[in-house]
Amino acid sequence: MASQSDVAKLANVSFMTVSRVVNGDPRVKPETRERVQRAIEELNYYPNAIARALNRQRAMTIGLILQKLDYVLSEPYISHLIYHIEKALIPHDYDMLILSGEHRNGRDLTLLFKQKKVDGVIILGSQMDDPRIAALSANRNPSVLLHAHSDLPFVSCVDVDNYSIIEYFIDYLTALGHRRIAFIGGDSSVLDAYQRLDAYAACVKKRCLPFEQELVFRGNWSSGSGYEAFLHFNELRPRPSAVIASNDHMAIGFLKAAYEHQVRIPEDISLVGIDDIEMAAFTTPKLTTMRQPMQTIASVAVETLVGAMENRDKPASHIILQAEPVIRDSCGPIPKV
Amino acid sequence: MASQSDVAKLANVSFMTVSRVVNGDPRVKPETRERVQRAIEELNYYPNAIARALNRQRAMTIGLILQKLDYVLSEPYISHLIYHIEKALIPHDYDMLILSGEHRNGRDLTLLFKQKKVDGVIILGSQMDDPRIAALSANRNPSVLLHAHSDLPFVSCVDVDNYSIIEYFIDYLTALGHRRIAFIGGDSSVLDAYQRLDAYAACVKKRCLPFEQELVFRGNWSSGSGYEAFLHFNELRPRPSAVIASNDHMAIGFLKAAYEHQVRIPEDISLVGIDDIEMAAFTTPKLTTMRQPMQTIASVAVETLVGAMENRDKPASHIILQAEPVIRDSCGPIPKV
DNA sequence: CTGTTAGCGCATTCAG
DNA sequence: CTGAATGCGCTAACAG
Repeated sequence: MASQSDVAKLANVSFMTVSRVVNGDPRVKPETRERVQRAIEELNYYPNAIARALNRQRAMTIGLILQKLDYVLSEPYISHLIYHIEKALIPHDYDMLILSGEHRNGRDLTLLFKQKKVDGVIILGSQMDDPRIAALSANRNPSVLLHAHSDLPFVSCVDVDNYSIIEYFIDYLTALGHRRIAFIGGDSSVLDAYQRLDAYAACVKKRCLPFEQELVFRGNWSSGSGYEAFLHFNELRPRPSAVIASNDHMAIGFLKAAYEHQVRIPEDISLVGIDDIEMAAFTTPKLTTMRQPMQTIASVAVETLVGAMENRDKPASHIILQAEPVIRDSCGPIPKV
Repeated sequence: MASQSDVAKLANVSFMTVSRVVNGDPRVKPETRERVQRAIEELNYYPNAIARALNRQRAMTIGLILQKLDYVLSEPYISHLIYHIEKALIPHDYDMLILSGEHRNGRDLTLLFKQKKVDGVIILGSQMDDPRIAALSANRNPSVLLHAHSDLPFVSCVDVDNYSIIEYFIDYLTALGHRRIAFIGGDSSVLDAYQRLDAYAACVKKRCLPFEQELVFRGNWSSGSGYEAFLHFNELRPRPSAVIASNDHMAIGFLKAAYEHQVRIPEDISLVGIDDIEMAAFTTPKLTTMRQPMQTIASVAVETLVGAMENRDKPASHIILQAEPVIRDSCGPIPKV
């Protein structure tokens, strides 16, 4: 495998000149540059990323931490988000390591930095009050939380405005006449899930709608838990006339259960989801939901992280993006009893 | 950030001794070892993975190449497979870079090796006759193809026995009385899709079942294409009485379309999928399918790759695993007309 | 059992 | 404009 010295010999220059050519240093005589270029091509030379990383003290790699790899990866929303993250990293020339939060280095994320494996991390779906996040901040390791929040000084966050999402739907559903509005929460250890639930409670109270424990079902983001939510709500008397699911996946599970139990959506129960995953447009009825600005979330997260990696002392930024309602066919006026 | 020399100073030894302690070299006096250990902990020292990689000429990183990141990642089957791959890598202490086949280095995968970024790659869903694969073999870059096949000397493959899968279903369906058995193919540029189609054609001919162009719908693995497949088959006269979908995702799309068009499964049409994704147990009716030995596929792929990385001259191995039928409720006897 | 020397491939610094 | 020296942090090979 050819190194700079090999190229240098062939081109009759010092390896330093080769280095300059490779890095586009302008102060190389065009003639020399061309000679070097030819040697590079002839030897099929490519810079050794590891040697470069050692020298520059930058791995040019970021870590994408997923708490529960198996589970989280199968969320269509997450997988698309990852796609956009990877894409956004390319112009910055960073690579992306996928790490399961539970597995390797499950205890201490700062290890990744101490070992110099990554220059920064993006964390998806972190638990609330995860002590590992605090450790990252304490070490000033560039970190961005996605769909989560933290007040730590060196941990940035990118999230959607969960309060507005819920508020929008509460308004929308009350405008249709609904008052008994139920809620399916996500995995409650995750902040996003918590915020949505919190927003639900706040909005419901603010509008003096019935707020009861049994109107809240604690799911875990999976369609299976949406299915169970239906079973639970279907037993209530009076039954809720509308349901807000914390993500589309659960809404789809709910839809399925409703179908199996001959409960019509939206005639009997109105239903909304959050995310606008691809499948939301293909359910029966088509799902009314809230489109997350995935691509923006991904690019903002990457830009924020790159900024933090290039300037370690930059204080954390907290960016809240707005979601956009997508009204389809899963909501209707409150049924006349 | 502490280095070996820092530790060495504190422990009053040479950095070489520190290196030995870190690497568990037995020939260090226990007393000295302990002193070094304490210094390591006091300074919170961790070996620099990059320096180590440069020296050992091994990045301890593999690349997972996904042809179409956005699309492929959202396949539940794939995301679980990735989970298992990550898990299988941990005991070997390798990290995993996720790379989109289309993006970065889209043209030349050997670049990843020339740059020393990875020691090996696992390629998921490669196109058939992808020239990049040939280049990998020519350079003897350790590579494993998953759900694909190649006869190249230095490219190993791990796949399921597609022929047996199809044959099983053909037998199963003919035993139920079906003769007009239709087929929904996957993205035909992918070898797995091609093999399944090929197996379908071979089995159908062998059993003298009707084989017509219109009984084959070329999908692309997505549930949307399964939906379209239904639309297509539903127009045929006579309509096929059974359908084999090349994956569960398409089968689910088919199911949905059938429901919307008041065609009953399995009363009117029998349907089978392949993969046994989680959702297959939750559809209405529950989907009869073929369970892929995901975990085995992942671990075999990892072991194969690790073997190839540790012995570059090892010839490629071609491993074919068997899938296991999961009979649920989506098939029935041929309807009496 | 421990230390010295050398070098992995590159880029920064300073000379020419 | 180009080259020589130096070091990033670590380990392999050889000395002691």
